[in-house]
Amino acid sequence: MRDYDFRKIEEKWRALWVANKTYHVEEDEAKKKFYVLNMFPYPSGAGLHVGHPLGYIASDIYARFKRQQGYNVLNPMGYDSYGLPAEQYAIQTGQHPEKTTFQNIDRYREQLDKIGFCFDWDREVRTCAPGYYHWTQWAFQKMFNSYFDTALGKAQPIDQLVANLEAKGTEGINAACSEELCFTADEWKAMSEQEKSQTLMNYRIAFLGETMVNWCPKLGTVLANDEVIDGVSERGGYPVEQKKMRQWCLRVSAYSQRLLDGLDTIQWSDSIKETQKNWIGRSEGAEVQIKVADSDIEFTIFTTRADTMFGVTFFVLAPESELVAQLTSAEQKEEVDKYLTYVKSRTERERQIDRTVTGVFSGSYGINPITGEKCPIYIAEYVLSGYGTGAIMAVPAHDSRDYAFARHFNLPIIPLVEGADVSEESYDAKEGIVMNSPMEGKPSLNGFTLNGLTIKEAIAATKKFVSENGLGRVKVNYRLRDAIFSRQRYWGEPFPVYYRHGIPCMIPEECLPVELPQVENFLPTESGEPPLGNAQLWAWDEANRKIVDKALIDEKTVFPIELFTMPGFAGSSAYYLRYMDPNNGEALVGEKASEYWQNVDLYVGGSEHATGHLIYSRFWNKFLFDLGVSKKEEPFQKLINQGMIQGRSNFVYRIKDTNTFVSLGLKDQYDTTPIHVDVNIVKNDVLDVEAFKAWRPEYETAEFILEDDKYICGWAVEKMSKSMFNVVNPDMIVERYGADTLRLYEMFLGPVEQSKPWDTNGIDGCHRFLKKLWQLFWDKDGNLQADATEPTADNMKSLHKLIKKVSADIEEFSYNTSISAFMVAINELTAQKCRSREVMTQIVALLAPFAPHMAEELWEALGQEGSVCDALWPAFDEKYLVESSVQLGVQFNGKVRFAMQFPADATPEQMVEMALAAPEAQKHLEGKQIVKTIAVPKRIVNIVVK
RNA sequence: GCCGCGAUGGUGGAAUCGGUAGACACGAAGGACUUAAAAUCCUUUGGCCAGUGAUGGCUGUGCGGGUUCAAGUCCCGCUCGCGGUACCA
Repeated sequence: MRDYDFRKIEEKWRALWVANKTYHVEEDEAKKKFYVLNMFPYPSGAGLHVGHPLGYIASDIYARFKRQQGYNVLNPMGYDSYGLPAEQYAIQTGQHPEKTTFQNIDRYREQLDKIGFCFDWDREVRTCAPGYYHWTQWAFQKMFNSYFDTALGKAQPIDQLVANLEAKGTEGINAACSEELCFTADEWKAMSEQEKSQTLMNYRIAFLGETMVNWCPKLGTVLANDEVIDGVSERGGYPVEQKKMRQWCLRVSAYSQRLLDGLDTIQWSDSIKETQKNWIGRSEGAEVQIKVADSDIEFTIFTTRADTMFGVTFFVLAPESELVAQLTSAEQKEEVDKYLTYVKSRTERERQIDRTVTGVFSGSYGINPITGEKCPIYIAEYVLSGYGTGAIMAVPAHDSRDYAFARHFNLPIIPLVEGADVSEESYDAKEGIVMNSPMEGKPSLNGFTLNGLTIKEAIAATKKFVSENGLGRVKVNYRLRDAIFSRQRYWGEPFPVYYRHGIPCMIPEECLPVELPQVENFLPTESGEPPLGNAQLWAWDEANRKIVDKALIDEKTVFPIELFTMPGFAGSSAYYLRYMDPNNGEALVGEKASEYWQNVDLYVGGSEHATGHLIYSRFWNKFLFDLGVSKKEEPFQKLINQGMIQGRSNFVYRIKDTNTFVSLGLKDQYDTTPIHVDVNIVKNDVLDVEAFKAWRPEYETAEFILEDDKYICGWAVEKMSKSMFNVVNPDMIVERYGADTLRLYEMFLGPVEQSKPWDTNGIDGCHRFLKKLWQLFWDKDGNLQADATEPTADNMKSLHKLIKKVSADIEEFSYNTSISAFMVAINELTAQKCRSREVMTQIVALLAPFAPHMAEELWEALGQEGSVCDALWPAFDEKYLVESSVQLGVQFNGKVRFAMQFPADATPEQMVEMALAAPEAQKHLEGKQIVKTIAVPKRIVNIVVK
């Protein structure tokens, strides 16, 4: 008997893998590539808990499986070490973020190393390393120097646009922009440097814009839309307010359509695709010009329901709209001002919670271009400035928000759909036949009518009419906003930008990276003064092309450098490209490496990044694709979202006002308070009473009311967190059971994509399985018991059943079922007393992705050359599974009554005949008539009787 | 509100094309070995009923209907839970 000494085995192979560079990977033209990637972690101070490695284990198994299939597998790892989480931790612990970040990285690495991953650590990237963020800055400069050509549908050099402006002004320009501009070449040439710079910002993909931002005073920075949840910050849950600020932005919106189209080309879950589709929010509609009565002013509204133009009874402007000032009449001014003050006083959160109808009449009237009718123009906060044109036509009969507004202000409601009852609520559905369009006897431009059409036909007809008659145009709107790209924080990539007389200029490419300067005080400020303002060495000497002391700023050759830093998503947007060629000093990624690795074949990470990282990354990659740097338009071909591992908390029940604790089964007899107890002193819900007394001083004198001499704890599934005392540390599991057991158990818990609670109790099963597997290989004297005996038919059947199952399951990330199949196979082979070296060798090859340490040890014991990582994946052969007979259930009237053997090749007719002849069948046939018989080979026989 | 996903024993979860529901594992109960513990092994384990027993019968996949020879699986209508999103016109 040789004991399964997992500590010795795992330590041995960890060292050998490092020494032999087993997981080092190079481009190899002779082999097909496969790129597996995990979302890299931000190293938090708490270290890893047992939930973090779940995705890494899943992808590691897949990577090893692909390698054994002969692929050249890239499976790198790194750290997302810039950004808010790292900085918040530093602030909380009062240490410099650089120090804590490096400590945390070391801790992560130590923990990761114990789990047996096949990462190629030579390719590690850290977003806070200058050699890495060099290329983040570089990409930013490329975006600054590009615009998005809407005719070509791709990014182009800004110089081309400038050339066009020099020659023809804005004529013939197809560029994504913040607002439509129109000027001539002469006007362009007449502009000052400042004005030109300002004008180009309207087109650049990375641009400085004066926009409404989510300002979080507590965090002291602005936040992107996806970093704000329910009106509070995602990090820390602090209030967020809307504020107009000058910020760097990325014109992500220019890529809306490509981001949408790309979703059809990648293998992601429906739910994530759906989330992204909603976030991009494409809506097809029309923009219509509205003339204001007794004025030259015109404004534009956006609608997706062009068919309802005959039902317009008022117009509404967003309070933030620039039109508000122009359209407010003298008589209404006081009331409008009062309303605007009220709107400004409300925070984003108040607006979300309190949806009571508010608004004010502007004093002006808009003219419905089709009916010629005058309708009042209101100002109301239910219309958003950021979407569409910030102005709408209101059709209360067919829009619930307009309906509520009309009821509140007593405005007319005109139904436009036959049979629609609008006395109580609006009819919003897009189904039905149009009427009242126009109403009998009412005028309509050129006799235009929609009556009798279905709504869908009416929408199309109106769009056509509107564009043909110059009333407006067909327009597609997207909800996707440009990303706000600057943060008033210290711990992030500095912008490679300086300001010459207020004009932003790029620090020359060959001077990159611009390194983050050291500062004493890195704390953010509520007023929004960036911490980089504290950096002394932070000015750009244009003549000498270097960073100098800011005391030298003279606005002639020495200028101030940008004080903002980049947001967390900057560094994580293109890191997968850097892994391909991590040490390249000349480029983000070399041509050869980029050509070879292409893009990520399998990406594993949490679904919480659906509207953040996964959108930004796709955008960033599309931009780099336009530049020719990235070779595939989509960065992540297949995406697997691992579920969250929740905690399983334990409770003890203290009788109120005492120090006596009562066991779960008896607690209802007392008035008790549940108290969280550390899950590490509870086994199978039984409390270790002595450990509990030692846990906290106040429990030292605790008394217990037991049942069956045991204290049974209650339990609940909660988030895994320190405060619930339900955190389980992977180091502890590795120490007690070994890394192979941890890997197996994490996968055995359930489907990778599903969230499930961690319960250490079940781990014994996986550990026992590994022990059994180990024992299969050794006799009682500790000698290998694999010899050259011919495998029996049973051996081969067990083996090939397993090969088939495991091969198929890994491909579908159904690891829990493959491990079950493994358990069955090992039990069978043990019962068969299998000795065959051939079978044993293949079993080890199959085991390798799951339990690599043990597999290596057995592979070596079997006398095999090299690492088991390169063991060929066993080929499945159907012939070993062919059965001469098969056992099937025989049904009467759809209910299974008994089981019997059938020849595997029996025809349905033969099966029915055999089933009817069986003695067990007789009692079911007695006095009954056969109505119908059904037989499906290898499935079922069913006899219907009456 | 809208969109998406889900609900199976005491627990985690299996079940390919609609074809013997509950694989595998945990826990529990009983037993073997042991001075004892740990470890290991064996038996039972969805519920109810009948039988000394082998066994047999009924029932059973959130609820209510339907399609089908046959439904955890398909269709219709609900309930609950999770995730996303929201005055997006």
